[in-house]
Amino acid sequence: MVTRTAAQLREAAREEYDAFMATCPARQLLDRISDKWVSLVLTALADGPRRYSDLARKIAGVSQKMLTQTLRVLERDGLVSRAVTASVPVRVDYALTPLGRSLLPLMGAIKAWAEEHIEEVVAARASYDQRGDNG
Amino acid sequence: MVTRTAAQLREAAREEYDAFMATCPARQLLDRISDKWVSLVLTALADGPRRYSDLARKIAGVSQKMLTQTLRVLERDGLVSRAVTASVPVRVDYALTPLGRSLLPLMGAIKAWAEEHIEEVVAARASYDQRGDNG
DNA sequence: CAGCATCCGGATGGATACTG
DNA sequence: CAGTATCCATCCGGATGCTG
Repeated sequence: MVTRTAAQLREAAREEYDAFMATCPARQLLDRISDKWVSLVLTALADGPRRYSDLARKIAGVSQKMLTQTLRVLERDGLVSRAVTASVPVRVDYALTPLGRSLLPLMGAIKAWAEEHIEEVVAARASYDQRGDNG
Repeated sequence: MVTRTAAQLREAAREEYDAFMATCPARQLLDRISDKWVSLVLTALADGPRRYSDLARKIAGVSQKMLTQTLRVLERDGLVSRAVTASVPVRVDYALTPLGRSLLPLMGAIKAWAEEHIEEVVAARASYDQRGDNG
């Protein structure tokens, strides 16, 4: 039997863990909705379909690379639908699917907890930082 | 009046947006709980206090740098408490605060949505990938 | 209009070595 | 035991230029 260092054991554990992560539903969901742009795209689509350029304008500050990438991922996951109209110039509309729409209440719950408790968090941070300042 | 390029306009918008993000409660919460290790630490502490080394063992795969960093952030946000016992060797216990505990139902809701809908998502991905394969 | 391909700088996070 | 400090590879995401 081989002797393994703590580092090797941890590495093995992390590989196992990564494999687990890759199939953990909650983990996948968190990875999705926590993406910087995902929540904004979802929100932007909450009240109806929008064209690509609409989204780019509404979500000011997003690069077109990230907007496209975000929309692709959401489309792949079945949360957003993509409809191409072959006119000149091309027109592409994005909309929430029922699955994507079912996510909105959860986003609402997150927003609700955040708004309800943010002051406690801010206070905790201030307290923590002040303790640190003193020594 | 200056003429600004689209890139400059987007940059300005992103700065504004970043400032907004920094104070957006929901955004802050998402950033917190979506952290790779945060949900694991929270879960590990759900059924009672644990020592540092307990956590390191229970959350196999975490480096001690990330474990410490995660605990510090959670402590700063008032979600986790840290109790040092000045014995030899030193003993440090971590526990959920009431605030941290109040987060558990939300984590549960996330888990619930994920488990309820993951099959739809997986199916959507398979469908999307197959369409891509063909052309 | 709605993208894709490429390049590149900064942040993220793991490994390692050291400390009270 | 419970960390801190440092180094470094990797990845993420923005800018830019080009296309159907």
